[in-house]
Amino acid sequence: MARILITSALPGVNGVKHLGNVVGSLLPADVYARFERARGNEVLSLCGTDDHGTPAELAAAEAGLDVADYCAQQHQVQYELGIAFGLSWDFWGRTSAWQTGEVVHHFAAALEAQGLIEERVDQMVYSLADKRFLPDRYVEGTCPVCGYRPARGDQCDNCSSLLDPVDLIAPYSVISGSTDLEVRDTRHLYQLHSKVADRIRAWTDKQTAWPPLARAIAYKHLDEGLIDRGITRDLAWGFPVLKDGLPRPGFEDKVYYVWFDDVLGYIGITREWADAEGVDWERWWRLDKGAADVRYVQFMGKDNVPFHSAYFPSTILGSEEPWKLVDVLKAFNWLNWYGGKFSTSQKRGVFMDQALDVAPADVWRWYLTANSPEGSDTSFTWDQFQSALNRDLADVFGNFVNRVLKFCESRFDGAIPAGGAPGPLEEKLFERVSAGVAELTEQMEHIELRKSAQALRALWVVGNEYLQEAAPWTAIREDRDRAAVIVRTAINLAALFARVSAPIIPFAAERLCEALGEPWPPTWPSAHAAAELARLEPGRAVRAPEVLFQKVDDDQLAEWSERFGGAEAAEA
RNA sequence: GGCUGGGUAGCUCAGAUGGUUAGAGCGGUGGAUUCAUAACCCACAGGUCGGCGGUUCGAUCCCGCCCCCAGCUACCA
Repeated sequence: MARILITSALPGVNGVKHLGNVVGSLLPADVYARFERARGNEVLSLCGTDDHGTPAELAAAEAGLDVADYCAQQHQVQYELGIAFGLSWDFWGRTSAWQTGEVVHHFAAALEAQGLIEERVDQMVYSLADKRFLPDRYVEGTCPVCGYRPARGDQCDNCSSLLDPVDLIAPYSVISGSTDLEVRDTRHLYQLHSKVADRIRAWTDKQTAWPPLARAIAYKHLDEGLIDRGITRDLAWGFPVLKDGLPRPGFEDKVYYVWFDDVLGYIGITREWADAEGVDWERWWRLDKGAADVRYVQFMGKDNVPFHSAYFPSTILGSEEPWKLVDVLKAFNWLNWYGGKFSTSQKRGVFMDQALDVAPADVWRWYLTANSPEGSDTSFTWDQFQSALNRDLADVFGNFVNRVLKFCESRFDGAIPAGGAPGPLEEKLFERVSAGVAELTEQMEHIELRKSAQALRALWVVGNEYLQEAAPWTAIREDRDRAAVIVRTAINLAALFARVSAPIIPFAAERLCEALGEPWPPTWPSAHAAAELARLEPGRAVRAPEVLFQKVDDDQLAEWSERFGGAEAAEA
């Protein structure tokens, strides 16, 4: 039995996530976790909120809440949405938990002991009205190059000039609008990634299991040179900066910044889980304490790759301690919304809570998996969404289940019929199903989401082809045993479909298992179809579940399209 | 500007370490069937594989230049 550690990029605590976040980390991590659990492997699947950072503080202020209260609230909101989406985490943690704090302090001390932490003095813009330093992007003003206003503190949107906030003419705070700004010296800790860069590259060279996208981005950053990054900020929300276990002199009003603690949250959340379960966490992370056989898979959008491919490993390697590093870094491109990006401010795209208003979680899970942006950015379209639901799920899968079980109910009193023996058609079916399951298993092992969905759908089609050719509705007129073989085989096929579909569409799979008297959660089938399709004993009572997938008509689709801003974009 | 990824059938995307007829799903057309959620199944539909030039016996896949789209550009995570 293999041991598999799975993490998906920790979603920012500020606000409900949109489908782009779901497709690029939360969902694929869950599909893979469910698959590996079904195969009998020991899986630890973790996620949680990334609580620190400027956006969290600003969102809290906007909501009129204390930042800790805000985070607690949003942590719960996101948890419930995740559960509603069928995300089967073993633990849902948060980076502001004390366990992550301990990990942060541990690594900060370890890095400092290795000479990889350095104090430097920066000049930053301070807003007297906001009583805080402002990140570059929270300062706007008139561009000194082209006169455009508002130009952001880091770059002018008009002429693309790279700027420094102190260069702006008539700068103001984006937070309050105040122009009462001044430049102040401020002392910060820098992590010296540049000193570890060679080791990161040597390690990266060995990561041939990463998808091309992850490797390309990783090398891009290595080639450009790893940057020494400031890991502290002049903020109150975060973990305090310590030295020998006490507040670090000169850093009393500063905290470690989110870049540093976010990825360390994976370890911290493991500790949260272990504390909650009363089990050991080190066997998942410490190579000297049992983690040597762990396979660690990370899921993330492409924007997150540098942090996971370079900066997090830099922290781990720099500590000179035997920590587990990532084995497979599965990165995703963007899911676009009618050619553009998802946008909160423009109310474009679909967010997790809205998505569940529109359609059951399984429908989204299927659509997003079958159209996963693995190779390139992918565009969401309502037409495709409709097709994924109406054709794939309802017509091909749902209808197969329904036609078989309805027939069984009307002709065999809803009991799996006995009698007869498999013939040539069944032999052909066994061959095709064996090949199909083998193909699906291989794609799932390689975490190829699109190809997995394709292989799964191909299996469903095999079911319909078999029925079409075997035609039990004809056979039953003259040869009841022959019809019994077909129906029995087809019901077994439905049960197999439930098992192999469960990672992607768990809710429907569970309903199907229940209708067939099969256990839940299911195990993953072998590629020996003859055996797998003879598991359900004759005489067992089965019933047709209620319609597994309700189709959507054009009018409804048009309404959603308008509501979510896809219509005008599509016609423009 | 620099860097990264991409530009393949009406749509969303695969693919080829260069080599006979470039693929899938949806949409479209025709046929078959009637157990079923007017569902399923079969067949067909032919796209200068962004543009120009080069290397090669041969390039859509290699090289160069150009055009277009997206992202990043280091205090957004």
